[in-house]
Amino acid sequence: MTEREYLILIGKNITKIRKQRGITSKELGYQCDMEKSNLIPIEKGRINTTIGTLIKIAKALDVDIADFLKR
Amino acid sequence: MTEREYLILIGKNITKIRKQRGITSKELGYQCDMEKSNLIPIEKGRINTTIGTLIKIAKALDVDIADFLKR
DNA sequence: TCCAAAGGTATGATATATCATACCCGTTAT
DNA sequence: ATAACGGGTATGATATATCATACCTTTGGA
Repeated sequence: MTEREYLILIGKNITKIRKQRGITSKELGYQCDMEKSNLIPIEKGRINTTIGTLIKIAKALDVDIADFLKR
Repeated sequence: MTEREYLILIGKNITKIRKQRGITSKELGYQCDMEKSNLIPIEKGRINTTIGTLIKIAKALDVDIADFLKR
C-alpha cells in the first residue's frame, strides 16, 4: 500500500464518518478549528497531513484515530 | 488524551519496536531515508509528524501504523 | 427565477516538518 | 587515554501543511 493510497483511505474514512454524523465539511472544520480549504483536500487524500490534525478530527467525530486506518 | 500524549505514545512505540529489531536510530533513519535529527525528536514525541513519515517508519520496521497507536 | 447551501479549487501568507550538518555527552573497547 | 559509537541537541535552509480569503459549480428550496 503506497503513501497516496493510505492518505486516500484515511480521507474516505473521515468523509464516511462525517456523513454518518450528518454534518457538513464546514461544520466539521469549525469543530476542529480548521479551514475547509485544508479539510477537504485531507478528505480527498491530497495532503500528507499530521497526526495532530487527525487527532483533532477524530475528537470532533468522537472516534479513535485507528478508525481512520481501517479498510 | 492530549495531542502531546498521543505523540509521546507513538514515539515510545517506535522506539520499542526499533529496539526489538536491534537497530540503531541511525540505521532506522537510513532505512526510512530520513535524518536522525528528525527521527529522534519523533521518537521523543516532540514533533507533530506526518502520516507519510509514519508510513515510512512502519514499512522499515515491518509493522502496521496502527501498532504505533497501541497502549 | 433566484438565492443560499454544500462541495470543491486557487492563491498568497504564515507556521512548521524535514534536511543537512555540526556538535555535545556517556559508554565501551582498544 | 583515547577513539568510536549511540543517543541527543542546535541551527539555518528548504519543503510543505495550514490559514485566510475569494471564487466556481451544482443542487435544492423559496
